[in-house]
Amino acid sequence: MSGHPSAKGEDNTREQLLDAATALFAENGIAATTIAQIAAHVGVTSAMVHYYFKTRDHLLDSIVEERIMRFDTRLWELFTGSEMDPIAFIKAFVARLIEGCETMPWLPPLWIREIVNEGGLLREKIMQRIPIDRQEKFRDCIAGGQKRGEVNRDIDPRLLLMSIVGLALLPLAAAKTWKRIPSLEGLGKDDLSRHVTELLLNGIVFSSVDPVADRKRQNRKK
Amino acid sequence: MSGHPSAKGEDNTREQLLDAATALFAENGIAATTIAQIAAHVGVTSAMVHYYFKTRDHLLDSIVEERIMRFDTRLWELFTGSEMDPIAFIKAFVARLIEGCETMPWLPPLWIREIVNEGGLLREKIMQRIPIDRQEKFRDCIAGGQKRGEVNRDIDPRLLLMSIVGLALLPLAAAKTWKRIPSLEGLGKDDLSRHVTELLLNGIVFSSVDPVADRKRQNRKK
Amino acid sequence: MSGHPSAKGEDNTREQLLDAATALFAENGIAATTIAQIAAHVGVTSAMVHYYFKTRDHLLDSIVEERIMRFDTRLWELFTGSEMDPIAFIKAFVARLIEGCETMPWLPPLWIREIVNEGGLLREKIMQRIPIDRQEKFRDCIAGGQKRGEVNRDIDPRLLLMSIVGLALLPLAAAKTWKRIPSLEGLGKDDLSRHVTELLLNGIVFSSVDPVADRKRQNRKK
Amino acid sequence: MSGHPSAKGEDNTREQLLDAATALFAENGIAATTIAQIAAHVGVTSAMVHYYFKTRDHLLDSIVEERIMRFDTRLWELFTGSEMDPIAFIKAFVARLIEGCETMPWLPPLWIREIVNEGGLLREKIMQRIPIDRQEKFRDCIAGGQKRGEVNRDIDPRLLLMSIVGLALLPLAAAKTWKRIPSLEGLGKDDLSRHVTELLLNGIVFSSVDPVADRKRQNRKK
DNA sequence: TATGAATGAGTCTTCATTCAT
DNA sequence: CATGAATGAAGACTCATTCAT
Repeated sequence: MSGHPSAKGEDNTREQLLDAATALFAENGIAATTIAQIAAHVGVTSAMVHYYFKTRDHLLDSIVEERIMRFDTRLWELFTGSEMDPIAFIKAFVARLIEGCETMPWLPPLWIREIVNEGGLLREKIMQRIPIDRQEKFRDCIAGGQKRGEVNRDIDPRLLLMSIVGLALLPLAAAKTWKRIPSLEGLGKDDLSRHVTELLLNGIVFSSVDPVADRKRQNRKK
Repeated sequence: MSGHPSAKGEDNTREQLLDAATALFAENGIAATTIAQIAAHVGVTSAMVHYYFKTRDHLLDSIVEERIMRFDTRLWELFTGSEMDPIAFIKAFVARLIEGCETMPWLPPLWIREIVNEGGLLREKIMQRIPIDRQEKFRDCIAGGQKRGEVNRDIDPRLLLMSIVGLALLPLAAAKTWKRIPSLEGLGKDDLSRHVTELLLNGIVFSSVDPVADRKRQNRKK
Repeated sequence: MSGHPSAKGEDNTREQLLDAATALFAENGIAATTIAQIAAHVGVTSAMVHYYFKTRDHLLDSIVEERIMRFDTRLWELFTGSEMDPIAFIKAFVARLIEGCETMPWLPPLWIREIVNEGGLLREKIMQRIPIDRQEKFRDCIAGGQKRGEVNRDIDPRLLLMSIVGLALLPLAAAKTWKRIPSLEGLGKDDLSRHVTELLLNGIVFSSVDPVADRKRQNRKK
Repeated sequence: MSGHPSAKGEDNTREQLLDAATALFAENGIAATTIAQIAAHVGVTSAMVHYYFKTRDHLLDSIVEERIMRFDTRLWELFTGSEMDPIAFIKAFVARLIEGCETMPWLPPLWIREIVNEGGLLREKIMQRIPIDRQEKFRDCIAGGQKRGEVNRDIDPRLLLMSIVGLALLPLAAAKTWKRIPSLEGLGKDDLSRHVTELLLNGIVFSSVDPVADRKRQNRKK
């Protein structure tokens, strides 16, 4: 059993390196992380990183494929097409997104800094791997909801996805330092999830006297 | 007068270097930008950068003080204290934020990557310079609105500021590559401003049959 | 029998590695060839090369002994001593040299770059293995011919061997790239052999009116 | 005067590095010479080499252009075209070649190992810079001599240039180790020049009884 | 035999920084 | 002010070599 490197629970060096790289890239940024740091994190020499990944760029490729894209794929499994109910989808999407980030806390910083933000080092790699028409279908889904009177017509469907990412991921990307601020200490995944969903669906303006909003609120309480 | 480098109209090398540094840091990230690149952008040698800023870290300090903090100060001038009307403030804040980014397009990428995000190279420097109690006062302002029934009580006041930043700044931080996507080409500052304000205030759920919401909408059309 | 790795017809890994190493060293130079390249050429890992040769330097030793020196020994079998007929010996020597290189095309580049040329990586190893007095005997053989009036007295016996090597081996060492030049395409071993022998024996000056030269020429046509 | 780096006799660092590189490449081979060795030879750090030449490959380019090609150009100045007298040209060419190598002793090893020989690291760079038609014109010159009965018709004009290089340069490329052999100690440039010219023109076969050869010999004595 | 994993030493290259001019 | 020359420290990558299996 000890001689079986792929045995469940037994992490081989390659996998450990991938984990360390992902974590350090998320923590300090890709540009600021050296191969030697990654190696040291696992207790091997930097030559080992080259042994497994050949080059720094190949390491990035591996992270994209074996870590980030897996997350992305699982996240979008929910989305079945442009005919979906937009409100229901967004609720589920946000929930899954925030939940997923709990087991993969490296995702928010990586996604924000290295993919979304200008000059992100993974942007191109991710762009090439994301299904071209997904964004379009999502827009169509929202636009459909607007036509049917289910979705606020003053929302721009082209910007909504980015808004969701900004609302859900940015706080998580800031979380580590966040936690150092005393008054934010207690904040947890569920608080964030509730806040984001509420903001996305109903905004900050209070409207409880309104029967429609009341109905909405009741629905929301699952 | 010759000793007054910031004299109006006098575009001296130091100022140009600061501009170039800010722009390049925003574009490629601080860690990925070399002193030589900054110098080349202005047409001088990297020794000049040291002449004016002594060290790389001092250059960062100067950028924080003479660029970023100025932006931040002007942005928060609006905020007069925890007794303000939260809705009105947020509307004005978002407007000013997005407008300000038009003349200082380096702000969103810098803010997102180097300040908010984990491992940001300016985080500590900024933290030390931001008034400690500002965040608290903002939270109190929101909480006050909630008590008075003006603000949605399911919103978390501790998270709202980050939400605003995420909604307004993240799209701008992504803008340069954004623009390459054909269907997003026409998107302008005003589209973003409208979308963000609408989302923040009312969310995506459509509620036009409700007279309160109607009233709200009319108010919003300034 | 299993312990006899050089058994006839048994092309074992060790022999293949020696071949690959010799070929690659000839093609790219010893310094520019890695153990891994040699191993890959045979389809094994570089650890195998160490299994058979222990170290890079030992591999060089093996090549010298089992490849180069065998060639050298066979080449000089012709030379029976300083009393030989110099002209006849040189004719035979050149012929055998060029012929031998056809089955061992790695010899010219190796000999020129790694043995004769300054800084050659095999020079010392070869020097130690070549019979000390051979060069001297060859010189005596030539000097004898000069005394007897058979050999041009303006030739320097100390330099002649090097001249022969330069004439015969250098073109072969350059051959691979040589062949890319269109006008040299047809050039074969026999052309070279004829050219070199003719140049060595009679030089480029035409002297057909002279009866002695005529006699010489007729002799040459075998 | 001391502040004038291009003042006659005062070698600036760049020039010294070029000299050191050329010498070391000639002595040990390009592949076996490190940037640090070159720098150490001049008493600076290896970073300086990159300061002046940016990259190892650029350094090679500079050596080709500022050292080797200058030699080559001066060498071929003698050659005025295919109508030249071949015998006279070859005599002059050999003399100039061997003489030039006395002040530039790095040339023979470099030319033999890195240009002529298979896998030479400068081959491509030199090929691109040598006039395409030069070889052809030289061949025509020889062929013309053969037609006019001045040149031995059994010589192959396509191989002659390589023969000259082999005869003149190979001994020089081997010289440094050569000199360690006691019996070769006294050998000088003039011995080589005489030997090579004699061999090229008349070969090793003695033919003094022949009046034509006699006449030739007299001519040869300048 | 044969391999995969691992390493230490070394190479090229980059870059912030210094300093004399 | 401004530069060119110089450097030390560090980073990515290579490679011969070792060793347990």
